[in-house]
Amino acid sequence: MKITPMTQSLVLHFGEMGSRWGLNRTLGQMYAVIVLTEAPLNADQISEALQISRSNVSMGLKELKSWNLIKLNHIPGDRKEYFSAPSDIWEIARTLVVERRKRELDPTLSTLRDALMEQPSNDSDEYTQMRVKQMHDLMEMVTLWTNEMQGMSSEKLSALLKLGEGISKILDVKDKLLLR
Amino acid sequence: MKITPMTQSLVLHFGEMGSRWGLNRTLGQMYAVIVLTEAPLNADQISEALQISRSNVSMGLKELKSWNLIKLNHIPGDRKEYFSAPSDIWEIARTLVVERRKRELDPTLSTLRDALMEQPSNDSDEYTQMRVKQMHDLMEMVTLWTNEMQGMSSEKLSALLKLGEGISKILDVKDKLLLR
DNA sequence: TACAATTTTCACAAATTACTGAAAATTCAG
DNA sequence: CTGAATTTTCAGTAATTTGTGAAAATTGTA
Repeated sequence: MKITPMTQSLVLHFGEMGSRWGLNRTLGQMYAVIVLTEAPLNADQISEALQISRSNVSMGLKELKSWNLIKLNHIPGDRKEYFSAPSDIWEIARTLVVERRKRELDPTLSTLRDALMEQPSNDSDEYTQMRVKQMHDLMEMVTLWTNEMQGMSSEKLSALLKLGEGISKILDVKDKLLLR
Repeated sequence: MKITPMTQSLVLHFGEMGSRWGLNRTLGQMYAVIVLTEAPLNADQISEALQISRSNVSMGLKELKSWNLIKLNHIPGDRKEYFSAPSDIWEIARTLVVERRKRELDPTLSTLRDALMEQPSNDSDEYTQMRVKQMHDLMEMVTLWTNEMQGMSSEKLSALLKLGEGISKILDVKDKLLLR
């Protein structure tokens, strides 16, 4: 599959960013080309567009599946599998946040809980547990938020994010509001 | 410096997670031991606690500084530099969010802007630009939010996060509220 | 059911990233 | 200013991660 210079440069950029986003270069490039192309793509097209081996594409797709980032399509009369990204960008964002939380927070939350169950052996451990408790509580709140986010419609999520500085004002008067 | 088994296991865990957090193993371990220890630590203590070379600690500290994650302390009569983490866990979280945004979003935002300035060469580019616009707008909103967050007190931030499911209710009536 | 098309797996190779010790640079007390 | 203490740099090496081709497994149709 040929790729326009515009897509090409975006793909390269997302490749660079891929590693910072918890994916890796190839995964970033693959997802970029899938998101930026209107028609669903099959593995050979991706392989050709990015100049990477077919097997690498297969492994990449496997991982993108595990992130719930791609949809599987079929074209009548064609045995190949075609992949596309959700058309709603908010859905992608929501998925990304939730999946990152699973990978970045959940394991730690469980480790922190374990540490809180332990008996502190001295003052030093006592301080450590205090900090662990702080981290734990914070991460738990973030988890609640991302769960909340998961259930929100794109419209609502967009409205929330658009609030911008409004959020401060709202917080100031939230008590009145919720006591209605 | 000796390290209790409790700290030890937490340090190991944060090492594992380090790479998922955009740091790396050593950086994760280093920050864990700094955060979990009450007294500020010097480079030799960190080196000994984690069993890594002095030069590795030096490079790690340099990076933690670039993340604004550590505070520099001095002990009277001692020429060594001592490092500690902010005592307020919310401050750490705020810094982490802002610094990650700098690294993960800002460069992309600028690339997306560039792509939007280009003249689409065909229908395919037109679709691509449409998606780029969606991503751009979303990321810009996130940026506004993190800026907002940066200026919020820990108390306010904590209150916001505690809202949890309340946020949905608030959104439903925000218009009334903001028209006060 | 047979077999060609397609996808997946995996051992090895290539590329990237992280770590070390030695040397250079910096800092500061006297 | 001197020099010992301390920190930083950096070239080389070690460890980890990523990518490939060939072979195995799976799929779907005739």
